[in-house]
Amino acid sequence: MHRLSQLLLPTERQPPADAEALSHQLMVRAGLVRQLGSGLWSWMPAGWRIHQKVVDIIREEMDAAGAQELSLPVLQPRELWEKTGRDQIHELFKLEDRKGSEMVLAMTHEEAVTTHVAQIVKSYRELPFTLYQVQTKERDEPRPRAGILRTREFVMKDAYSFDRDDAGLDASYEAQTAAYAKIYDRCGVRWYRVESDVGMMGGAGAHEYMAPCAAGEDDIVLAEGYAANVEVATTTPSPAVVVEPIGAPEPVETPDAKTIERLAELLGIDASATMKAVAVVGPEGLVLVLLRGDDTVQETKLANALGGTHRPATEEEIAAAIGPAGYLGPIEMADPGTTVLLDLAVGDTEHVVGANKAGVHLRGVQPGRDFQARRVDVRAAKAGDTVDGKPVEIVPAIEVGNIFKLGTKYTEALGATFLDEDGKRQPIIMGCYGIGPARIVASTAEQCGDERGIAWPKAIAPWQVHVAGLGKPGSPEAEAAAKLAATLDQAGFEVILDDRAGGAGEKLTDAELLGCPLRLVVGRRTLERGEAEAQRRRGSVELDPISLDDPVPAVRAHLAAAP
RNA sequence: CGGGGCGUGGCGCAGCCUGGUAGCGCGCCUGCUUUGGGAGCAGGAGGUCCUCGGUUCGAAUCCGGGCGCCCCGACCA
Repeated sequence: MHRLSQLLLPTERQPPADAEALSHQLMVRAGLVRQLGSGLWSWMPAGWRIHQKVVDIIREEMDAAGAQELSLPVLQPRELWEKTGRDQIHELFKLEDRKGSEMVLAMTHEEAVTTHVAQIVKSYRELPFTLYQVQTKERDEPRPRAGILRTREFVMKDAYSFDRDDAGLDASYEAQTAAYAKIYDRCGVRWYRVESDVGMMGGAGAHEYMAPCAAGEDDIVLAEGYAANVEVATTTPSPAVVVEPIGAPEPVETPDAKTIERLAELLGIDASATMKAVAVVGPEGLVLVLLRGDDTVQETKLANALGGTHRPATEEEIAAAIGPAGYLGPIEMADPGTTVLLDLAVGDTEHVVGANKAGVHLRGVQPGRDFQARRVDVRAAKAGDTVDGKPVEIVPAIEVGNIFKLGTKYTEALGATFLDEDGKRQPIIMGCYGIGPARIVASTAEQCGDERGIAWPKAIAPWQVHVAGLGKPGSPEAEAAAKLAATLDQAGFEVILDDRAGGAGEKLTDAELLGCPLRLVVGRRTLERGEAEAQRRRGSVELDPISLDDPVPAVRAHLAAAP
């Protein structure tokens, strides 16, 4: 049993001035975390209990999935990272030891774990296996934000699977997938598994686990039976409002119509009857991207279509290759050889598009007939789209985990190979699987927070039962509360007892801030009836009072019914 | 990296424009009263005003450099 009179629980009536996100405000107010520097957070005792409960759940499910826990150094020789090329990552903390040796602080542990596997594994007989660690990771984030949500130092569970072939990797990936579902469900956080961008690592597949919440940094696209990061989401746009065909391109004067809105207004047509032209410079030079007028570019999808990162073209570059900014189009470009990409959502019907002359657009322009272009999927999904006829919703979410089929990127770079049955040397096939416990805590706080505090799910609440005696220390109420707490403690419940001298309001408010699922209050009135008042924190539901003579069965029932 | 904001007691803030005794609410300590929604009275402690330099008789306040923190965007293997 823990006593509030002895617990370092620095609750605050007001949130810190610089806290914006709900989870940031509430977790500081509830005395769970304190900031030490930008992106550097300490966990106070109650907060650490929550964090460790999440870690315990992760550990149980990892073990159940057959993964083996180990520990690896956070401080590592830079040389390892040079082998994989990851020493160039800006977020990597780099430093020297006293001898001048180049070191790094690990942001993940692929290099370290793969190095050992390379040293140890010789034969296919030793495969497959999955290792994991729950350790501090360091990242020199350009912008830490939202309290505990994006920090420079954080604990991460990282698992690494090692298989002899792709089928083995698929099996390991599936085992982790199953474990992840159990972990998030057990923690009580709302989550989605979404398709994610494999990015420059070009792996065979990747999924992110996203917890929807207001402070989320990513947007996810949801429809019945569908969930994807907007960075990869492919949805069906609402039908375009087409105009009467006129058979061939024809100039139309459009002074001062440099935006789609102005253009559509001027011509009295829907934005979807126009084409939006965006000029970017990618790995292979300047490219003109055409989308439906009411769509916008999704930068990650475009980067994938271009095969590398890109930047907006300058006005000079645009003028040299295409035409005057604001009136760009695929016909009569200054350099007719300019690559033109056409988004899949643009129909093979006539559209209005820039004429590459200031103040002039062309109407009646039809893809395929009037110009040629490579079809790509680069539009951003948006509300109003559908997937298989089901309307989509786009919500902010925070990434609480990811799984990735790495393949042989690390094993080849670090020489992790094995001899197969034929005595042939093969690279080990690898997968990696990360979870950020602090983000599970923070996103749960976002999802379960209200104006009074955080209604923690019972699986990760710092304590299960919060017993508050309302009288001052030594009073009959306080004595009865202490006895109740001791009884429940002996029955195996996790109990926090408010035995402080404070007033009733203070105790009740702190109980709501801390947010344990079941609150039992012993006051003068309830004590006269031999009872403690019971309230479920989630939803502030009043429950049947607990008998002080035989409290255990009712407490067990109340807790069983709590989320 | 671009843009914006902030730094005054543990927390939240005022004071700065127009230089001259460092202030308010909450919290904290002592005593008495109070005890079902952050209580009352009385007394008290606690601040190099982020830092360094400049201007001035005098700087929290004006000027310059630096550091720190937050927010928006970019970035996020």
